[in-house]
Amino acid sequence: MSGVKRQAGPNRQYWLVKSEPGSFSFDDLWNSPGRTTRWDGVRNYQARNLMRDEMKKGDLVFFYHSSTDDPGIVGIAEVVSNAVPDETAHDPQNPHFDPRSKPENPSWHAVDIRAVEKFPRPVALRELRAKPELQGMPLLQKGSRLSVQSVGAAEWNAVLALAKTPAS
DNA sequence: GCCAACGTTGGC
DNA sequence: GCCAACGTTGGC
Repeated sequence: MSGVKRQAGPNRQYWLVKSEPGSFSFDDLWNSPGRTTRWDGVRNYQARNLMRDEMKKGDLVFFYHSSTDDPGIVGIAEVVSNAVPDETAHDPQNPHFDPRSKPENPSWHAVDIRAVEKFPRPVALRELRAKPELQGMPLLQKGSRLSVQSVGAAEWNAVLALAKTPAS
């Protein structure tokens, strides 16, 4: 094992991933083998670039539920592997099949994530919108659809503080 | 390179 | 269900 696991500190980066709970919820991740799944099927270049080039083992990830009655952040996951080729792109039976991606030169990549903490309560989108210090989050920008986003350390801590405080 | 058409996302 | 905003495609 040559890789040195990234520790908490200045090197650790923070992220947010979106998922529709009707398709794959945080509880689904929690109940997965090893509480781990491959975050495959992403077919957006900006999100792909973040996963392939920026997300590193040891980074932490907010898990956001979208397209639901109560959208919001529901828990935390950890990146447990750097990006690997997304093999779902090479499977004609897979809904995310992409005939332009070739196994010898894959177009798409994915990291593995593991659930580490379910929030005491979900932090609703409307609560995030109400926090002045969070207004820079890509999630809150009008028309933002990016399914993998960077989160700043200050934003990370502000969301954590919300999660530990009873809903107002 | 332009840009209209299309399919998708996702809050409301 | 509505629809604004976005990313991608493909004709030109």
